[in-house]
Amino acid sequence: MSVSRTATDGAKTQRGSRKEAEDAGIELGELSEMLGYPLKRAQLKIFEDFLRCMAPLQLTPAQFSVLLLLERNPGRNQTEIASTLGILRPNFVAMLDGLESRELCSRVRSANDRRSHHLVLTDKGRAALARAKKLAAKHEARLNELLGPANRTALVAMLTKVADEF
Amino acid sequence: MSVSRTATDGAKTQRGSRKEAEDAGIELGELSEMLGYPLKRAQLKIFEDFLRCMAPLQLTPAQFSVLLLLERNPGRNQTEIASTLGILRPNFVAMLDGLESRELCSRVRSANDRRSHHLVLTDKGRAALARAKKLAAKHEARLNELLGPANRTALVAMLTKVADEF
DNA sequence: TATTGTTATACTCTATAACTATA
DNA sequence: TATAGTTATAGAGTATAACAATA
Repeated sequence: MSVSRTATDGAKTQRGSRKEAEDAGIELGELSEMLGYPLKRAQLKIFEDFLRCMAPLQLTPAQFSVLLLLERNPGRNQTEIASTLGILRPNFVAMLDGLESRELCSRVRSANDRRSHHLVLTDKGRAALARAKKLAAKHEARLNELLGPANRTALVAMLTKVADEF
Repeated sequence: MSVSRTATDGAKTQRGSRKEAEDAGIELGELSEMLGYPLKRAQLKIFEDFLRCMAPLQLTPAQFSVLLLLERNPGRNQTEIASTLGILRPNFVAMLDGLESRELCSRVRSANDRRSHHLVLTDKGRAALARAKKLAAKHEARLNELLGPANRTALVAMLTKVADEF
């Protein structure tokens, strides 16, 4: 497996697909039958499209997921939010700095335990998240079109099973 | 979305899952219904397990996919192999250096066009690939156990569709 | 002594520009 | 001039160790 590529801006970069150019009929062979290869390619495509949809709000998938978690779980500390998302605490610091400097969330020193910060969405953060959800919904709707609602649900269920139980 | 973590060695690192520790019942909310989140988590799990299975051969998913492509498409040049896998040519150089220094493949200057290299597996590379395929088969077999063969096939088909058509 | 947030740091991936040698 | 391979480099993302403040 391999598969790479990013799309921060809207511009198309090169593409590893057999559509574009002169791959001149290279055979993928057993690669296409293994789960990992299409899984990675699909993940890149999805994130790419998510970024495009989210461009007006300038939110990455990771940032969006943090805002969602803060909305659903206000007042949690950094360790809790970071570990839930599989982000290491040291790496979460700069990420929060970014969100906080854009005034989308804020750190509030806990009264009980003055080591930890309660994390909360600001009003601006709540507003941005509301808009972001609508943009994300369009993204998901396009997937429903491509796969059909039942298949999309089944796909999410299988991926969740793999993520949780494999 | 977010989701991270790597597993180069066999050791367990921390985990973002709701199993391990004191996430103290944090709600994922709509995150679990979006495709991107479980997609990324599943991809990480799969690659992690692939690495574990491949540990005796010390092959990454990307390296394995290159060897597979060389076997199926001997004599292609770097540009062709790299672009098929979505690897940028500059980044493919070091990767090939690694495989070549382990004598798994070799670059052969083309007689027609002395700018390009025909890439071919060495005998050692063919042998390593044969072993690697067996280890990869175990990995895929475990997935078949988890999902059932029909579901696994459907999963691969849907991911391929997303990767190709979304 | 343990934990929270943090800094520093390093390593891998991915991306772009520009060089060289050929064509 | 264009292309193949390459170098240099920069930016994300991810990983670990260690420190200060607090418990």
